[in-house]
Amino acid sequence: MSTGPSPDGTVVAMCSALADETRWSILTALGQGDASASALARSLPVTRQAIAKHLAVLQEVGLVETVQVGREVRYRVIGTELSAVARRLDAIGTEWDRRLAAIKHIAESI
Amino acid sequence: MSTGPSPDGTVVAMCSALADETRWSILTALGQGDASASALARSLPVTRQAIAKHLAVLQEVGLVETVQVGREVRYRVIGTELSAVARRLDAIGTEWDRRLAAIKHIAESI
DNA sequence: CTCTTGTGCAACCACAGAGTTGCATATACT
DNA sequence: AGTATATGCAACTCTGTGGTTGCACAAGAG
Repeated sequence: MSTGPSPDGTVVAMCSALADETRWSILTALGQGDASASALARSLPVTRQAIAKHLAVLQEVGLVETVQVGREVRYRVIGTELSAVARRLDAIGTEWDRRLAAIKHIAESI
Repeated sequence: MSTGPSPDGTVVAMCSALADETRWSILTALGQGDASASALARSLPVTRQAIAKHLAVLQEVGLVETVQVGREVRYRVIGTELSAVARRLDAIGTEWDRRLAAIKHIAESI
């Protein structure tokens, strides 16, 4: 039996990026369509600069990519990385439950 | 077309709990078998009190449960909640990529 | 009974980061 | 040209929290 999948820095960084309400607000807003930092600032209760910082960390973990449109920088949500991390987390959770089931099985066999 | 799945506080809390290296160390250690806070403190480079706090937040989001064994409190990893959140994240990521694919499709049709 | 070990609680410190204001710069629009 | 809007960078504040030490208490182990 393996010791199970182990998370690397990517998972922690991704979870860290997803551990903020404002960042989720930004992501869901971008889910409606690409938008610039300034545009997001108009529909969210925080400063454009704050949003810019959030977009930077989102881009860092690959949740977002930029598209130049004239003088403005549009941001676009990318699901690939999120799904990849999600599958790894699911695998970890499944592993834990398998272990737990094994323990319960042993307990019942006594 | 729906606006897509939206995260509630559970997802944020779970991600917040998973956004710490030390907490992952604890989780992987518990993946080897149940252990008390004191036992974990012996194999990790942090204080027992620090570990106790971490275990509290892990228990808060349902990643861990306690089992009384004599005078000591053993902690056990639970995968159910983690897998549940993981599936929701995967769904969100998939939705984003579907949207992106649709956009690309439109762009190519012009 | 005594000693040891496991927990719990509280105060305190230090750093990360979420958010702000302010300014400088560049690029559209009229 | 001149104005307005989008972006970038820097400094500053302030709260959250990871980590510590210290003490008090409970309950096995001898």
